[in-house]
Amino acid sequence: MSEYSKEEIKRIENKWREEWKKKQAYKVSNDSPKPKCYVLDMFPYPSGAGLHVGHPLGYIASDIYTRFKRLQGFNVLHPMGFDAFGLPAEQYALEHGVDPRISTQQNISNFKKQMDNLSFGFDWSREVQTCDPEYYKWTQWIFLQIFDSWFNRKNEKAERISELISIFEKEGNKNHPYPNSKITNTFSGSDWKSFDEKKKQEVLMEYRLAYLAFTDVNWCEALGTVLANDEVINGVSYRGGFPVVKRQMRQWSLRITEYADRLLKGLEEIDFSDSMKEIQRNWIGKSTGARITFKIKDSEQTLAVFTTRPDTIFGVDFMVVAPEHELVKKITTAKQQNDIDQYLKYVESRSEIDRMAEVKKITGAFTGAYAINPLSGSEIPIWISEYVLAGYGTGAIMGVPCGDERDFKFANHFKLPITNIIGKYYDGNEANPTYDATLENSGFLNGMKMKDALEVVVNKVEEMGVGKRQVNYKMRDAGWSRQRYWGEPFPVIYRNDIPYAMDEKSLPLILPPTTNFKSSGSGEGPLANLKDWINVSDHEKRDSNTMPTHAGAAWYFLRFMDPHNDKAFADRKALDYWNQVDVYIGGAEHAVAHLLYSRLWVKVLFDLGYLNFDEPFKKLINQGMIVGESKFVYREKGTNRFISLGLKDQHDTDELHVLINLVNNNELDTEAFKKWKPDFENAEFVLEDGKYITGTAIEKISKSYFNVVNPDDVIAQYSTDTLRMYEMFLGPLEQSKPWNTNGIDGVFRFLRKFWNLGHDNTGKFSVSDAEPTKEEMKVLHKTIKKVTQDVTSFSFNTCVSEFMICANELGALKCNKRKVIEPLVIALSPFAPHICEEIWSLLGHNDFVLDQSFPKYEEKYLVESSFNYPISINGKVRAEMNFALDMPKEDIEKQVLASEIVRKWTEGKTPKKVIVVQGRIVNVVL
RNA sequence: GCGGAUGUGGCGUAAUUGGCAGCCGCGCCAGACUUAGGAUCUGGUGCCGAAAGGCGUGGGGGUUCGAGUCCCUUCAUCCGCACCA
Repeated sequence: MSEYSKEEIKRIENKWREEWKKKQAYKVSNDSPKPKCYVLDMFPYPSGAGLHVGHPLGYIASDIYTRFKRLQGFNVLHPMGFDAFGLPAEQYALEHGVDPRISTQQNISNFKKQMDNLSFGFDWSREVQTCDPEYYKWTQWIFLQIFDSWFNRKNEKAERISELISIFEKEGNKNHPYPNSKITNTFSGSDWKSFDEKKKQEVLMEYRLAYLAFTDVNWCEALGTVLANDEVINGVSYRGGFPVVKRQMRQWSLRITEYADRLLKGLEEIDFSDSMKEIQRNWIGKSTGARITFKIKDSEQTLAVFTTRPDTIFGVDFMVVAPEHELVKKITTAKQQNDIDQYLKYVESRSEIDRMAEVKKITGAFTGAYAINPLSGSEIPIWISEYVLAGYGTGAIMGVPCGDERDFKFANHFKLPITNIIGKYYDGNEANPTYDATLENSGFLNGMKMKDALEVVVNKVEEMGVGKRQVNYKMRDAGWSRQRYWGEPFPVIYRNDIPYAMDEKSLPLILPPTTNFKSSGSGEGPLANLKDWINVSDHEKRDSNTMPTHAGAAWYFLRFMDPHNDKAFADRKALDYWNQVDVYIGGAEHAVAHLLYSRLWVKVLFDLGYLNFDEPFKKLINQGMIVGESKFVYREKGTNRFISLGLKDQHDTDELHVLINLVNNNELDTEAFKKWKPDFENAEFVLEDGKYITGTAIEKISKSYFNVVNPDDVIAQYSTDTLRMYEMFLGPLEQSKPWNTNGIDGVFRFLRKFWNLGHDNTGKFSVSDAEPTKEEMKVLHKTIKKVTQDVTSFSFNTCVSEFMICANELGALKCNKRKVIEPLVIALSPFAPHICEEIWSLLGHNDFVLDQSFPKYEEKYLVESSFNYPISINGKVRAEMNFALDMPKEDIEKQVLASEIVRKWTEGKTPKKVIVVQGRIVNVVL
């Protein structure tokens, strides 16, 4: 006697969980004749807070997809690991005086327990942790490959430094100028040979894809570390919200800018959402234009600008250079010195935050110097202003006020004259960035369309030797050093202040255990505290910084293919077999950093011949965030009286978050509330209709909002199968949605209905071996068809609906036929594996349902011989007529015309048109 | 400001991609069984209307025999970037 009761569910779910584990049902082999499929989740950072109901959304989806592909006969790799290095663990360790190794391991085991509770089919034998020396050995190794590479622009790929050296020996750098366009000097082969070791290494450093240089970094004093651009949001740190300032430091960087074009091109062949691709394009920020050099009047100096609109060169009324520009010192006239000094002082006084907050504020100062327009010969005043960024282009612009809004505002503010080169397109009130105007006041360009002038001007300045075509990117090289303890040490040794790669055989360079990793505050990393470790010998030093968390995450998907290999980061055969990740599921917040760095590392490894693919992820799915419902109570100021929502406006109240578990249907459990915190022990309540009604807001799920719902609690109440299906039922996977359990009973009822299909009304398992009816077969095959389509297209919410329809229809038909139930159990098993496994075994099978083949639908059960079609007359449905499905179009038309209803509406006349679409819908036009 | 997306019952959502709008679920209403229920089962449920019928996919316009779906325009919300020359 078995009923689908809570106790029974618990027994069933535990039983199968253990069974799967015992038989290693999820273990995947690298050696299989089956076609491969690689389904990957973004591995989590194991925070101390554990999982909330939002986390599993993506994992459930990937697990369903994995089980589905497996049933379809694929060898599916579906691994899981932990992104375990990082700042939060380090800070927690600092605050609580524990070793991050220990707290991280505790968090990981907690995560794994919660994940097991959801019965994800991960092959745990492949687990990786980025903080494991066996793992980061290879992170360091790949870093060294990048360090030992340069980007050959001629071949558009990374090549070994040794190849660069032989080029230098032969011909110097005339064919391979410095990647940094600010360094323009060239050297010959014999120059190169005459360089001493230090000089050679310095030159090479300018080419390496991982390089050490003084760079402007985002320094966060409070965290004592450097942050990447994407870790700074509106001038404050993404974690903690501390102020961030620019500072020059000697840092490791990855020369990702060399790959900008390949990263852009790669987007065309991968299946990411439009918005995701757009975010990446935006971040890379490619713009094409020209670099034009202006002579400076009465000076040896020149001023180079970058412009996307060389066609507007006759409209240049002023030049603006960034306040930090090196030319400012050299060209400022004595008369203007005071103005400039004052302005520089003002700029310096402004923090990054001020500057961002007051973007629209117009400021600036005149240097007193003039530039000479190379085409018109006119003299143009040179200004400085903070709206021109030192880091982009050349740090200087040509101001064309009639065509550029910012330039227009600048000219207006300082009352600079404005030259109109676009005739009626410019109205004097607003700049117009058109490309359509015919040029005026533009010398030899007069009468030319701007579109055409663009090329003409570029050719002209190239011919004159004062400019050239140039492509600029917003993206900067990626800062790769962190002044942190809890990360991968750099596998280099400094001799004579030059970093040399460590010998591969001595990897990993183990992160030394210590509790002394408080930031020195000097800008050196915490490892600098460990003198014995840092100073290898009198003349050999290690790097005191560590790599960012992105490092370990940039290649973990490769390690999963062969996680225990100690000879290579992964065996070539495994890499070739598993190849690209077929489906990658994770949050959209990793759009820029993680996804770009992963794509970069794979491209470098591809170029160096370690891989045969150069994009890691074929398809990306961004699951939406599940946000929480926070509940509020309203405390009258200065009292212990709590006012119900409807009455709060009559009092002066404070809004307080209240633990979500204490609220049911917006009604507060006042007794439980009193017990929640000692402060509320003596709380009094002002009720409405005898109830205390709480307020509601949709907010991020967070401990501090008391709105965390632990999946373990939901499972305890409803079962794992229910939670899995309910999270899918909630709405489209990619959409963000608030968590509430309003509909979860419906999913639970469905599972019971499904269970009852195979059980009689005494609760005994009973299926019939009789042949199913036509109607039953139709329900079955309709469901299989829909489920196959929905899972393939990740429409899991409609898929769950389809199962519900199926259960309703079969329930109504009282269908308990083995030939119907068996395929349905297999089809449902990706969603609700436990209940399906149990029914499968009740059906008398000794093998796992997850090893079966997914049923194929047959169209023959779905087609009907005739159909009732609605007949519309002038757009209104007036009748229904029955036609055979294979009836020719002409016959349908004849029948329609002959029908009484149509005659009545046409008053006997022949209608203008009879429309038959897809052999289905009929519309009669009078 | 630029870019991306979204807008459908009381609520979450669906619509074979241009073909009877509202599937499925929640909620609600009615009934059955009941120890009288926060259990289960059955039926109903877009809005207006007694009904016939009419109106309905953020608003306005258009294309079409036919529009939630396509085009133009406008509003609202969310996300990303934000002085990038």
